[in-house]
Amino acid sequence: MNSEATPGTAPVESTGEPTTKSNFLRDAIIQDLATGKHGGRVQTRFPPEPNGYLHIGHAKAICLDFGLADEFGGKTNLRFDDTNPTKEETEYVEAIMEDVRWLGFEWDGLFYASDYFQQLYEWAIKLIKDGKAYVCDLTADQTREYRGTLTEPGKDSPYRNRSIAENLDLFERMKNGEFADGSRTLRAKIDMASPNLSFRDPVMYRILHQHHHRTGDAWCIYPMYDYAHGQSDSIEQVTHSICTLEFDNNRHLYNWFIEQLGIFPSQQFEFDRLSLTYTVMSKRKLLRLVQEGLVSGWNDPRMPTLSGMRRRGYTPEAIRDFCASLGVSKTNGITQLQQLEYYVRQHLNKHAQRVMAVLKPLKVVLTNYPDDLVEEMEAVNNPEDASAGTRKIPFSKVLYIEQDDFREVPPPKYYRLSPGKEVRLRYGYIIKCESVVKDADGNVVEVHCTYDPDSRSGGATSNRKVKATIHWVSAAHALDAEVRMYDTLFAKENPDDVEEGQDFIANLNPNSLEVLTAKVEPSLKDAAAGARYQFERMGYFCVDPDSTPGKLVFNRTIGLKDTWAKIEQRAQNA
RNA sequence: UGGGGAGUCGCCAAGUGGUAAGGCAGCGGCCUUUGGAGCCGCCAUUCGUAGGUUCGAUCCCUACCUCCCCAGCCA
Repeated sequence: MNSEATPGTAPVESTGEPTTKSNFLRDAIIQDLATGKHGGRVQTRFPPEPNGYLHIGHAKAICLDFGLADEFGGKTNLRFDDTNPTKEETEYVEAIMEDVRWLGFEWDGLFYASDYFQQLYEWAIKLIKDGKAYVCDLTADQTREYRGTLTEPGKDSPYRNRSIAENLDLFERMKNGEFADGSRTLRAKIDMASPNLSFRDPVMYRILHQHHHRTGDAWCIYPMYDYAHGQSDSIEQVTHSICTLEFDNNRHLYNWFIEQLGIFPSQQFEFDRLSLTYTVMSKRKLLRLVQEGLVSGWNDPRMPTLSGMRRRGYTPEAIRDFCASLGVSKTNGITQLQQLEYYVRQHLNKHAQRVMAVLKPLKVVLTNYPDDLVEEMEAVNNPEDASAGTRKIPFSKVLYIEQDDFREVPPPKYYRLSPGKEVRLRYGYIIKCESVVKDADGNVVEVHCTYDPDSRSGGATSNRKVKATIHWVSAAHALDAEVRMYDTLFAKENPDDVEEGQDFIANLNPNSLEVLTAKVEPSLKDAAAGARYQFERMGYFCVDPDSTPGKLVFNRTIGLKDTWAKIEQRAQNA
């Protein structure tokens, strides 16, 4: 039912906004194309580190990397930045590939920074021979001390002027595993007094006797990001290397290595990373939520991960449209969650099949309806899409309606059912509340109504207007379903806004998950995992992978806009 | 404090010398057998602040203020 992009096909069936609005990155590319730079070629890359799952912030980068290349007929590689074996795992590379494809993109080349370890090693030897790199025996602590501070220049390492021969010998022995982790590093010889800290003889290689997810035990020295990233771009002939703002400081080093090596001049551009209200985006924090069991996993529907959003029922189209609606600038901003939700609703409204489900059931007995009669009511599957057709829903004497749709004492502007009042049952009849049945505590447990036989939907005499239409299910035919109602994972717009001594965990929303047992219409009997529906008047829901033929499980993707809730809220605040 | 980046409506964001686009949110109204969707309208005399240049400045100049990034052998 849902038109998800298939791996191998090009994106993008957008629902609205253009894929790439004008922005400074796009302008830079147009400029380069105009001047004939790189022979009019555009090539980008998406370079995730496989140390966690992709999140909505990555989606923005992916849409930019792939979208921009696609717009100008270029290529985009997926390259795993796997230079730190202590944090990277195969599980993550697989999850990342799945998520990129789910989002609707297919890479041209699939690479790993580790593919370039040998080349990087040879280039390091060249830099040593050129007198531009040296083996340093300082410990990590000493290296920090020698680096100086933001305002004071650093001091040269006592090992800075070793002979080329000694450096060559030592570096080879580092590679051969003769030295312990942390005992030595290979450093670029640049300028310990540079105001740009990344120029103060940056570490190029560290010793790590660690098994690597791809190279196994072939290496015990691993290149640092700054020594690997630009060269990897260069090797792949990337023309426009797009990354986030915090790498601005690294751009000079990126260029320095490329210049020293005299290799293809890839160019780095920085844009603002996406931040969203009510969530955290750092992989470190997301990892912690997972490891401490505060969520059910990386794909918990409350997580801002692509796998979490997928499970929640968000669509790739909605995420892409959201990303396209975002600005690309150098401002550090925080986008409101409502903007993402708008695009989720927009896409689901067009594509989700309507269905009736009562989340918090209240029994209704139609006192003047024949005891054993069952009528088949015809319902429209999607008013936004005539081709979706219609279906039949059983109607009978005993029904369930939403508890919220009945008030014994109706507040002002309340149009739904209350004693003596009428409402229409969607695709059914107009009913009138005659009396209520209460339990020992005085709670209304049953509502007795009469129905108007002339008001059957679609009938010749069905045009009588009533203030409201509510949804319902036939008690005898309804199916039970577990429904997981999600709210934001954090209670504050900015989860990091905490008291002294606390951290973001303190802002976890205790009500981010509420589990209900709902009554749903029988057509949902064989609903397949992943299928998305609109429960009329309630919101969008999708079938969770936990769902089985015997026990339906739905996740609430997002509620519908609720004007009544707003009116009532306002009345209470007044 | 040194270096780098940024400050335009509640949020995101165009515009970059000629008198403030758009989206989200919000607020009115229309329509409606989803209080959904849709449609219409409203929503910055003002562009961090203070000076200056100019016939004219958000766009140029000067100073100041605020925020973000950099002192991992993380990326």
